[in-house]
Amino acid sequence: MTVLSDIRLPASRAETVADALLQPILAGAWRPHDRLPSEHALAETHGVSRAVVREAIARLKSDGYVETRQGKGAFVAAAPGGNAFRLDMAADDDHLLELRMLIEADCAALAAERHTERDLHNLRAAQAAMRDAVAAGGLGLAEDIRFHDVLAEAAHNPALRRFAAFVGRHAREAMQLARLSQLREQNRLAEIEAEHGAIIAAVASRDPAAARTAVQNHIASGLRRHGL
Amino acid sequence: MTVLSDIRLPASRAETVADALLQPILAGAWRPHDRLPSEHALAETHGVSRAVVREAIARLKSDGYVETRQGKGAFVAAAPGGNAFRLDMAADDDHLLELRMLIEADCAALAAERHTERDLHNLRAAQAAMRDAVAAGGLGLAEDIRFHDVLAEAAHNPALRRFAAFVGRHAREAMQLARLSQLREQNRLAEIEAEHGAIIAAVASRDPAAARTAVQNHIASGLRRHGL
DNA sequence: GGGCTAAACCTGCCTGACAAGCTAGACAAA
DNA sequence: TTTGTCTAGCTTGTCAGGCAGGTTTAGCCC
Repeated sequence: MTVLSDIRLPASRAETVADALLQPILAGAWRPHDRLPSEHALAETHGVSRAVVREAIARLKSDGYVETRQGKGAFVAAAPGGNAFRLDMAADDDHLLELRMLIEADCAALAAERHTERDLHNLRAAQAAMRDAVAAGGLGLAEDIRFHDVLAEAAHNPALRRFAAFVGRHAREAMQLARLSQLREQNRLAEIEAEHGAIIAAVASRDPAAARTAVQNHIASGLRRHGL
Repeated sequence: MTVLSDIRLPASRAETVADALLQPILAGAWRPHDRLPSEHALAETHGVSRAVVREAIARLKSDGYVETRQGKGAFVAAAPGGNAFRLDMAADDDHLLELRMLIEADCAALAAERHTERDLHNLRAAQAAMRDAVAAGGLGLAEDIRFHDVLAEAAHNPALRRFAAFVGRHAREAMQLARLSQLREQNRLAEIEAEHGAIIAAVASRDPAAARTAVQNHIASGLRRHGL
């Protein structure tokens, strides 16, 4: 299942062309408002059909790297890449994990200020669910993800919550969650639960600084658990 | 120039189809690993050609919402939207601006801990450039953007810096920068410079908490200046 | 020179076709 | 009946050619 998704599929021709077009934009060789070669010319130089070129340009367009105007051509956007933020390219693991720690700390600090009774209830329920999952012999991975999402929800900022989920997913991938199976033997799942409890306590006491610290401690411990 | 980019272009058919396909995915009506209708069927139901459907699916693919496999079909991705983070959809302005404040505060706090002499020099140079631009009768908009980017650079986390620039651009759009022209009359550009100076001082004294506060004060003042 | 027109580009979109991967059912063999 | 093979029919990936509509440009006429 997950193994299959790790296999690097051979990039389609459209992706190949898209990357080839993206490179000079990122490198600055093609500057904003510069005109790209015509679809016909690109098809010829890359040895593909126009349909493939159009698909490649469609991808760059949706990411905000290029803009097209009928009859005029395709142009490098004024603010290249302004539509979408990606972490898959040139994202150092250390920096990614630090970004996650910052975001989650922000979530916790806001949650400490704004949480409702319902938020607290959800946090405790999420922690209980993880405890049950571990007791049942599982790793509680889904429940851990759920806990962090509930924490982000308590910050009452949907944009922040969405980004926390986005960064969290990438961070977990970077940490190679397969190694989580080691955790059980080392009996460290209790540690995680204690740290989650500390976060809940800080949030419940409406102490932003303490909540921030509790999250930093939790994620730093997580990195240590994974030997990072 | 900038006015033109404000005009809402009529969405292309490919975009229309892409949005139509995205909706049930975001709403959860189509769950991960569900199979989408075939390109032929989608073309028929939406009254477009297969090429348009392919362009729409290409966009969803690059954002990580769907995955396709030759001979099998197109499927909702295991983690929909995992490739790209977007702010243009369903992003409340208030939440967006708060997100920006959090990120920039994180940048300042890290900068306070990690900045080099060169970073400090760059910060002061950026502030001086803005002062010069204002003295020359301009608004110093580009210089302001540059100042905030230099601050993010001083945090020494490229992923964080890229995201700060991403959020900053969207936040500035949300603030309707056209209104910046009012600033000059109100002689509030001096305020901005003073606030930038406070940030530099906090960073230079290696005080993360003070740097965080200075940024929060700066951005909150900016919102006030824009009547938000 | 100034204004108009037509030709030559460009992107947006369509049609029809073939190649390659995959699936299910028919069908023959044990 | 069970097993193995094969084929027909689906899917996506790619190609070629064409038309419609917008834009530029060069040439022509006044």
